Amino acid sequence: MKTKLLITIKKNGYKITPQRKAVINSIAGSHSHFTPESIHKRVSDGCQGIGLATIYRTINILLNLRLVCELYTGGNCHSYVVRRPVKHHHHLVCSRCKKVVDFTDCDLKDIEIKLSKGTGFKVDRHLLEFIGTCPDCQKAMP
Amino acid sequence: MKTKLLITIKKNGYKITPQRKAVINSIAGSHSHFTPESIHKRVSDGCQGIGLATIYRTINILLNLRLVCELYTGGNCHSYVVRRPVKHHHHLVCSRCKKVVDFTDCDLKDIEIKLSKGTGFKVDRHLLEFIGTCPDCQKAMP
DNA sequence: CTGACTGCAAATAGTTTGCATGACG
DNA sequence: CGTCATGCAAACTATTTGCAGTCAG
Repeated sequence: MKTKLLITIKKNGYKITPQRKAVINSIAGSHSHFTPESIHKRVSDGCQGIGLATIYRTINILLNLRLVCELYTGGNCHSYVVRRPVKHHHHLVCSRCKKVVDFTDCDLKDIEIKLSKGTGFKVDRHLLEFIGTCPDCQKAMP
Repeated sequence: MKTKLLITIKKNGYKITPQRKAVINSIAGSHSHFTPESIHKRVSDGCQGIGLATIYRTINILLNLRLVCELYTGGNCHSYVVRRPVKHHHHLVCSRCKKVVDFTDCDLKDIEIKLSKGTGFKVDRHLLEFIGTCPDCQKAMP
């Protein structure tokens, strides 16, 4: 099955290789975050290992095409999630299983305006993430 | 002059050493972010270099005592700012000069409640940062 | 005095890069 | 077939750790 990700990659002049397919298969459809390391492990389980460098290069392509976005609350940097086809959105992350839910109904315009007036800053963008526990993990908790 | 930071460190059983004084002097009073690297450079200019390892260790102490907090929008991770004595607050960061302004009037409770209801998540905390250009840099811009 | 702290260097972790080989289109 | 992509190893960068000597309290 051809995922949207593959199609977009191809459309942008990148070649479809088994390695890129493998990486994309391992992240598409998942709502969890991933890291270069975690992809490498998952992908290497299946077949006979693909190089870590290739995974880094693939992730970079996905980032440039804005097909994935970075998470900031994953502890160390460089956690990513597949970007759902939504323009502006934020993330709600489960701190236990790392499941990620997107949401769009953030209303920060008021705060932004207030801040601009108060500080004289020209506000360009913002970063908003919520961290919590998802329903499944709440049940599974001790 | 004894900064509040030094007093707190001492109160928590850590010794006051010239190195720790130097690190704290270089960050106290500044509203800009800093990195281990930037401290090292500033501190080494003055006297004859203190080890990078010591700076890392000092920053860790400050983090544990919650005297500084991490920034997420500083490009690479591991930018910090001195925590002003404010309980819950967020940051407005100038993307040009890295000046940081704190603000407290964020009203995310509504969003949090809406999210909880919509997703079943138990929301623990959130991460909010604004990125923009400060008044000085706006003037200095081309 | 004595435990805590420092500097150094080595160790570790994460990421990037150069280059020869291989394969997509 | 000509690029572009891959794998490997080496190069980097950032951070941590072990250890012997030093210093604050």
